[in-house]
Amino acid sequence: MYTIGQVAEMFGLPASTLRYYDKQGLFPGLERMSGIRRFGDTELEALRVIECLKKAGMEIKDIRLFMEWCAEGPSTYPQRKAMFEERKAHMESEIAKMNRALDMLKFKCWYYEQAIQDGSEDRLETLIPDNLPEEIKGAYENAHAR
Amino acid sequence: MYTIGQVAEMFGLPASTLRYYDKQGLFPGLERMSGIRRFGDTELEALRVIECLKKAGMEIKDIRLFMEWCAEGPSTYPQRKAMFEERKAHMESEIAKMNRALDMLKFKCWYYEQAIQDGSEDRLETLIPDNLPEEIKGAYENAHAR
DNA sequence: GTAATACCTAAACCTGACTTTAGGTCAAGG
DNA sequence: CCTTGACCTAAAGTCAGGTTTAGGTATTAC
Repeated sequence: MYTIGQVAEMFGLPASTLRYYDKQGLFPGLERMSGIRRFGDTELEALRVIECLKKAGMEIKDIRLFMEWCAEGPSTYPQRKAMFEERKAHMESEIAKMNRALDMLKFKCWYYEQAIQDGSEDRLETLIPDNLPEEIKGAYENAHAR
Repeated sequence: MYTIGQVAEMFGLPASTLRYYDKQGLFPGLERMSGIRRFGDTELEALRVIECLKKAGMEIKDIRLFMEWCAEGPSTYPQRKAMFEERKAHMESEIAKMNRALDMLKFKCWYYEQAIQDGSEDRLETLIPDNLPEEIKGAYENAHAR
């Protein structure tokens, strides 16, 4: 069992954030000893899941819903699974979009590299979009695909 | 040349957002005809870059800086390149984190699939962390790495 | 001529996710 | 005793990134 300060330390979060999460209902079964929060394995695992779901773009109120389902027992397995499936799909599409943005960044890095060497963008303008060298063609096309 | 409404339509954004971007200085050379904004190729390309940089986690005020550099001419190529390089590195690490979160989601999907079949989490608890089947072991380990 | 559109502005408002503030309890150390 | 440090609460404040509102102009459609 850990105090709020220890958990804050372990996860690299301010204690105020953990109090905020608690207030938002993200630790439904959190124990207290004479007023003081006692974090157990359940809460540590909850925090790991919270970090994951936040990275997956979920809002606090939806994460609370999940935590409530966990507290409710086996009858909510289907809802929990559905929520994760939905998030998984969402996240796969987010990662795909980010990879396209990344290709745009790669292209821009190459572009400015050339521009610096040339001293202007004049030659580059003649290359876009059909005369790009092989090395960067893929990134350019992926970045501009739709 | 396009009106704000046409651009809004093209990019699937509300016109209010385009006005907001303009107010934030994201279109430094934007023309007007008797008060009405006229978006040209420069602004359309700027918008594509804005969408990319936003996805890369950049704030409006930093995007403005980039747009100002573009308006300043060739002397700012090095700054622009450095900004893209920095964003590229940031984004690569973000994508890596998201892939770890995604592996957590994959694991949870599998987990609840099993829990639904079993009717409880009892058997699953005996499998974690050392007796997981090959199919899901990788995702579990990647999700819990650190 | 008047009504519907599409544009304009400044300024107020909204949302999510925290963070800060102000004030209070309690245990241990000097 | 009394100060220090770790905990507690409710409530107010902050920030980014928009969105909405209220009021105005200009063009086109009937």
